[in-house]
Amino acid sequence: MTVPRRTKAPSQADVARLAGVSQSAVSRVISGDAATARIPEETRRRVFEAVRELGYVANPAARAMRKQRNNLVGVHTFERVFPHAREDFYFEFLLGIEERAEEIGFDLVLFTSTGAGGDGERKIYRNGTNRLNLADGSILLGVSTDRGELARLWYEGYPFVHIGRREVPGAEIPQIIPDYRAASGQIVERLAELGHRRLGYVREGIEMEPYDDRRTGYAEAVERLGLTDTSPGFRGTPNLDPKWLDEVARGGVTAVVVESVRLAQELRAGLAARDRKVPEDVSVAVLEGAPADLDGQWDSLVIPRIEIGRTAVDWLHAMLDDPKKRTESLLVPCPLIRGTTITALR
Amino acid sequence: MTVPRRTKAPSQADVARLAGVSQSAVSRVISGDAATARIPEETRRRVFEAVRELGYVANPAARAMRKQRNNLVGVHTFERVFPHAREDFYFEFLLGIEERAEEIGFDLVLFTSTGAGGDGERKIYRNGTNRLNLADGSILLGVSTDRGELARLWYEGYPFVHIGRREVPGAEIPQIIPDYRAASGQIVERLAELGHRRLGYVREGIEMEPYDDRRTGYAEAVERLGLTDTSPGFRGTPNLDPKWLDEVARGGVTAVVVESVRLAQELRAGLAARDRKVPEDVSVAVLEGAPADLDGQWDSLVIPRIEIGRTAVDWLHAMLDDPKKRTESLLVPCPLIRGTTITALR
DNA sequence: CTCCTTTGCTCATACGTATGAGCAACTCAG
DNA sequence: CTGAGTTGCTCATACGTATGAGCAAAGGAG
Repeated sequence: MTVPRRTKAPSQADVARLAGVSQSAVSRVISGDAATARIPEETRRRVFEAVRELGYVANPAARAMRKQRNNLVGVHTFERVFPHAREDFYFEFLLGIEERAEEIGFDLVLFTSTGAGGDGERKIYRNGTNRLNLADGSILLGVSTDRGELARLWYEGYPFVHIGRREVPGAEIPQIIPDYRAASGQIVERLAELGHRRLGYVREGIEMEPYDDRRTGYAEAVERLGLTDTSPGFRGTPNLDPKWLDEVARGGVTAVVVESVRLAQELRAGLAARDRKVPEDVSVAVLEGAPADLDGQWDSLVIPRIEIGRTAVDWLHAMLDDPKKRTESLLVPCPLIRGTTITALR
Repeated sequence: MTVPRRTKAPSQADVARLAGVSQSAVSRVISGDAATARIPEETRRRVFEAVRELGYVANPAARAMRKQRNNLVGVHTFERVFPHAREDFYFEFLLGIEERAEEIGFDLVLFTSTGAGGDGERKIYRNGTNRLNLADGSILLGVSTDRGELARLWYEGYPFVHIGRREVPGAEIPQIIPDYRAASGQIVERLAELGHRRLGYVREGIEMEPYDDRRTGYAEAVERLGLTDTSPGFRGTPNLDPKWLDEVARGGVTAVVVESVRLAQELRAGLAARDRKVPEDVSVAVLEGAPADLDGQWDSLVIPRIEIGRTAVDWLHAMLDDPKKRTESLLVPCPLIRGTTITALR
């Protein structure tokens, strides 16, 4: 009871044969060019009939070769996707990418190409070939992005966007970036509205591009609003300086902006040791996504990962039609979360 | 400081021109066919020189077209992947699929095709066309698999495997299935080794293919080892029958095999109400993945999801080269977990 | 100086799709 | 009943790569 089964995917030529027309007619019908090509309803029907019967679907390789469109969005991560999906890093980006791709009728290619070593680190270029070319354009993401490869990719003119900030000298990489600068500014504005005049800033020890944005946004807002920044940590030593904490406890600073939850917790502990409470004595805001904990919700910002994923798809989509866009980056607003760690100045 | 960017990637023809040879010579040098093709070292050097100078990379679309292979594995889920990835259903399968695909140099296409309704339910065939054809072959998974679509896909000869059991009349769907039958048999064997002679089986109310395998495995082993099955639930009423529980409590049954954790918990409660303890008075084994809880670890089996994902890729890979394999299914062994709910008969 | 073998390539073609150019048949105005 | 315009297609070709077939030149045997 084995049914005869085909062994090779049908081509337009097969469809054409069945429908009794030429291959080019089939192409025109399928690609919707029928109007310009003056194909009457009846012929179209026959062609679609044959398509259905044979289960024809366009060969992406051939289409990519001839056209410059596959309706495929590539996703390249510089590490494996799924082991990390659990942690929130890739997961929500992919969620947004999948959602939006589905909406605009694109499928997703997950590039899994590895480098030579089995260390899980991935490369775009493997023995000289760039597999991304199969997709119309790609979304790249990852913490360990290889800048050399990015530069080469950009130079070759391949359409792609990078999720997250990544500066590469000599190339203008299109990036989708959370607008930390604006968000930081807004937090300062809110503090100013609540009467705070003397602020502090606590920064992380490591240097990464996204922190620059936060610092710039903070500094600009402080300047613009005529406030005073009194933190040695801002331009000097990174972490929490005991002497400065003493000053905060004395009331020399009424609101502190910190770069991470970890630092915020340290700050709270340091103040508690000096008999000061958050937010009664000092308001605190956090410049990253800060989940609620036992002590309540930090006033903080949200990294809109899903939205970023969706935006990346749209941005890439726009780039495909307009090569001029291939050097433009995009900022995605970061919503603020109202928490319980900021109050009005007494 | 904008660098001049190429619009078009260089082809083998460009390389050939620069190296002063023909396109086919370039192809042979690059594809390593040079030995057979008798190209001397000097010419090869010139070609590679030109390749370097132009930054040539092979066009994967063209290569795929010529080779009739895209090196793409499709993944189609009948529901959205990512929202579900969190829950363990898809997640570990995908993990295995990605791992293995990476190892054998295949990329993944995630099909995002939706059906008509925006209800998140997905279809393979959209307005009559089969989008899967884009990939060389596909792995299908999902709880709400549409049997009609499976049958059609199979009939069309498209290479695919289904993860999990799914019987479709008239089609021999290649499936990757956890070997519940063998695992159930092994559990019975273990009980027999520990001295148990009178067993019971508690089954779920719903009927699904995977349960058939468990029941068969149990029944076969009981028969083979000359044991006695005394459960009304096995062929009669599904759940836990109070009268039968009384009999178990009386000692008429010393070991019980149940289909789910939920039933195992009910069983334990029912026995506790009759002053009997697990495993002191009655041994209990569970025929599904049963995480450890406060009361310890169930003797149970593991559904090797990662391994299944990996196997699915390999199986599909083999099918691509050998069409005869397109009707064969594969069993993946289920390891047993030693827990604290089985002991030797006193 | 023949004839044969080996070397070092080139030629031609196929893969499946998209598209500019063009052709035959028909319609309709004059 | 002629000429122009429209309709409904087909023809031919290009895209970039891989590969079987084949050809010219060089080298060697006799």
